[in-house]
Amino acid sequence: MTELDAKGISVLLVDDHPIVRQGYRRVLESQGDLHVVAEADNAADAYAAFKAHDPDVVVMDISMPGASGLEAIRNIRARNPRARVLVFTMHNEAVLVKSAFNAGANGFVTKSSEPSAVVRAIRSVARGERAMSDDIAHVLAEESLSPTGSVLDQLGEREIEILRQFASGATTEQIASHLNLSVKTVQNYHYLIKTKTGARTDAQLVRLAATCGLTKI
Amino acid sequence: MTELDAKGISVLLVDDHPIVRQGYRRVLESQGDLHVVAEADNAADAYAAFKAHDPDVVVMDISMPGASGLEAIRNIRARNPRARVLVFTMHNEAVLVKSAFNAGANGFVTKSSEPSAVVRAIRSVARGERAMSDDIAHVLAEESLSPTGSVLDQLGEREIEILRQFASGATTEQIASHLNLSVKTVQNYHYLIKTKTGARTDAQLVRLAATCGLTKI
DNA sequence: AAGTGCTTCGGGAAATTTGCCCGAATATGC
DNA sequence: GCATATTCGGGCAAATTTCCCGAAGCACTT
Repeated sequence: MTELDAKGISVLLVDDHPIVRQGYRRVLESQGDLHVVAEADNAADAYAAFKAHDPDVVVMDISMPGASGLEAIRNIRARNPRARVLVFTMHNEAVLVKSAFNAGANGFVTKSSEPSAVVRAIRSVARGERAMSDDIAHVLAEESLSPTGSVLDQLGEREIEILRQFASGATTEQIASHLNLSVKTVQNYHYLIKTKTGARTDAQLVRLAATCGLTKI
Repeated sequence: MTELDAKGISVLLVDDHPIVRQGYRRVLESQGDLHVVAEADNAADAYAAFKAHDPDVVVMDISMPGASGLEAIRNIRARNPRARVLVFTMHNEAVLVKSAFNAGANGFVTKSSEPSAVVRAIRSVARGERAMSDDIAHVLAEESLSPTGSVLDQLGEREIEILRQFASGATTEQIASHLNLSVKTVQNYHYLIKTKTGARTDAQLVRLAATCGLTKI
């Protein structure tokens, strides 16, 4: 392994878009020390390719059709704890970032990042360090200022129930009727939930509820 | 222009992800006859770059933060009807494809396409032909066969675009700014969309947009 | 037993949005 | 040329949201 490191860093590329993979490959290969030893376009193939090639770093987009990229990360880290996984995606939601790190990711950079920053991140995780792009750091920093973990942890039981019903399409009157509350109280909860979660619009609230599994769409 | 064509095809790359742009650039440049003369990461810059470089083909992702890519297509085609625009995005919803062609796009390929297919599409639109990737053709074919009108069929293009942005979490002010409309107009559209679709709450609107594939959650 | 903190429940008032009317400019179709 | 659909916004009353506030019930601590 140390010999391999001396010769460079082997990379497994995982992304569901062929041309994006090809783009990565060219960018990374042009660095000299980075070698793409395999590619995959889904979570299952990613794990198979990892077992076959045992790369130093897995660079993967976790928003792929089919199985979850997070599951792939867990599998990879479970098989070889010395494996390094750098998540590379367009999403920048705090919950997703935390999920990725909890799943065992070593780094998280967004596709908005400069290629140089991505390359730097690959070298960082290869050295065993944690890496993340500036925008991700900002998102997490903001999040950390609210003393809670998951977005839902900061909500009380009543608030969660109201959020669930609201995100499922219920009107304020219906919720009030269901829970035997005054319309005014439901409105107040609605507002409270928005401020607590930081959602600016009802649409963001629905998306939040959906990503937290509170409601299915 | 014929001389230029003989020497190759000049391309303006528009995508909000730097590394993706760099990837395209390398893939296209490796073809020999394709030359990336400029890049842009948003709709406004795209139009400016088009005016400055007058490229043969504009390859653009229409899902960018800020102003609509569709608007950029309209502007570009309005300025120079001989311009060719190839939309290159990860979305594959029939409505979006139709909107793009109505806006003046000459081609539409998804990022799931093989790089070779993308290159072929660029050459096609450069020759003035219409181009689309196989998956897009299938989506449109399916659409034309299904007698059941989607809920979205009763909405105009503008309404769909506003619904998409709204369901994606944009505020009324942001949408108005993106599309250069007055806040009042966006509010009116919002109301119109609700009545046309029968949605009673914003949450139902978001769910509708999601089930129609207008937005991902 | 009193204090602290949290959740739950609502009132009040200003700001904003909704709901629904309208007219006008511009395609688009026949 | 005429009808029709789409796009764009003004106006205005009604409704809702926003943001403040207090209070009651509970659990947990010292």
